[in-house]
Amino acid sequence: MTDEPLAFLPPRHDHDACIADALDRAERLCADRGERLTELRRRVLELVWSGHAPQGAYDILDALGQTRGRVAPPTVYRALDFLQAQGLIHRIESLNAFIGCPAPERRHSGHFFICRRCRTAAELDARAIDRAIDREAGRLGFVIEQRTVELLGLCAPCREAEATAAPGPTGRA
Amino acid sequence: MTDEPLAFLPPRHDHDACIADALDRAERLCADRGERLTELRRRVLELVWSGHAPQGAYDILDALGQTRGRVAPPTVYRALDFLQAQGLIHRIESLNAFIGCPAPERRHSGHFFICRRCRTAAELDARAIDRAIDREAGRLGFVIEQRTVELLGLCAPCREAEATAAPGPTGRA
DNA sequence: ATCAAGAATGTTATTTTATAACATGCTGCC
DNA sequence: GGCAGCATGTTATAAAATAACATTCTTGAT
Ligand SMILES: [Zn+2]
Ligand SMILES: [Zn+2]
Ligand SMILES: [Zn+2]
Ligand SMILES: [Zn+2]
Repeated sequence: MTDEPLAFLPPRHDHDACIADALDRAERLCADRGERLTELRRRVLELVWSGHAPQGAYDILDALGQTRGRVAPPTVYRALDFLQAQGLIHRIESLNAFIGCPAPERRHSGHFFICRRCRTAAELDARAIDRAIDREAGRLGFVIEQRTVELLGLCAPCREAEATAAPGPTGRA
Repeated sequence: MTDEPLAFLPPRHDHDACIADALDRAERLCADRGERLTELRRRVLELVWSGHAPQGAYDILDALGQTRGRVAPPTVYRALDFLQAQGLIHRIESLNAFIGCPAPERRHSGHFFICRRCRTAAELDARAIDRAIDREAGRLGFVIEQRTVELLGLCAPCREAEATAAPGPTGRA
């Protein structure tokens, strides 16, 4: 198993390898499950993986439109629904957008750290967060069916970049 | 200070008291801050507090339309923006809806447990969850600016109700 | 090969959610 | 009273998602 790190990747990595790996694993995963990763679904998955930033449905729709002739929203949404059902992508609720899952083999809901500056999103597998949530749910007698944990802010490189650009606390206008 | 419990309330409680309390505190809080809780904003807050279920912007718009003549979306969205800026309401990203905050005096982002059956949402102040998230953020060097923690599922009463209605695992079709 | 059933995609229209841009009105200060 | 700033009204549009129905593709049975 490839075991992608589930964290922020260096900004200049071999992203073609990310895409190829994601598509390969999707193929295998769907084959194993007897699901059909059609040309369209595969292409939509590829577009979701075009970067490590969440992609809006209409971004994907536009990109699809480049290669295929005019595409209508349901085409994209149905593909996204399928990919989500298979755990190949996650929906980022606070952005109305979708991002590829680096670990689709095991069903889970991720914890997303999303940089508002470079728009990179990192999916973490932080058991401690889920445990803390589960403990509260237990106290309430609440049965969790769907988790949404999304943290927006600044990643380390972008924090430094902003610190450099903006005047520090000692700086005077 | 009233110290509302920040959890699921009994289904049949004195909700008029909830509303009155929320409005009173909002008045005081805005007065203290030199902000203007206008008639419109007050009314929108009241409508958000019409229950313990998150309300959509257009639900509120429709309700407003009952008393005042035709109201346009910006009217409602602007009021919601203000209330959110003052911490009087929270936005539930996964539902595109808004809910009153039971503890607006201290700025925070809540943890929401939302029942898909009765639509009741409970805001918890679970430090342990934030700590677990903070620890991961620290490891990443990520600076969190906005938190979204929303758990959808079944509250205890609704879980029992569904268990009764549906056939158990021993039941045969 | 033919057919039928179900799955996937195409197509058209509409709904739901949210914002842009500009006009008008209110409030407090001088 | 006039003005500055904030709040609201108004019109139009953008952005995100879905409903409903038509067509095509796949697969397996005959
Ligand atoms: Zn990559
Ligand atoms: Zn960044
Ligand atoms: Zn109440
Ligand atoms: Zn419930």
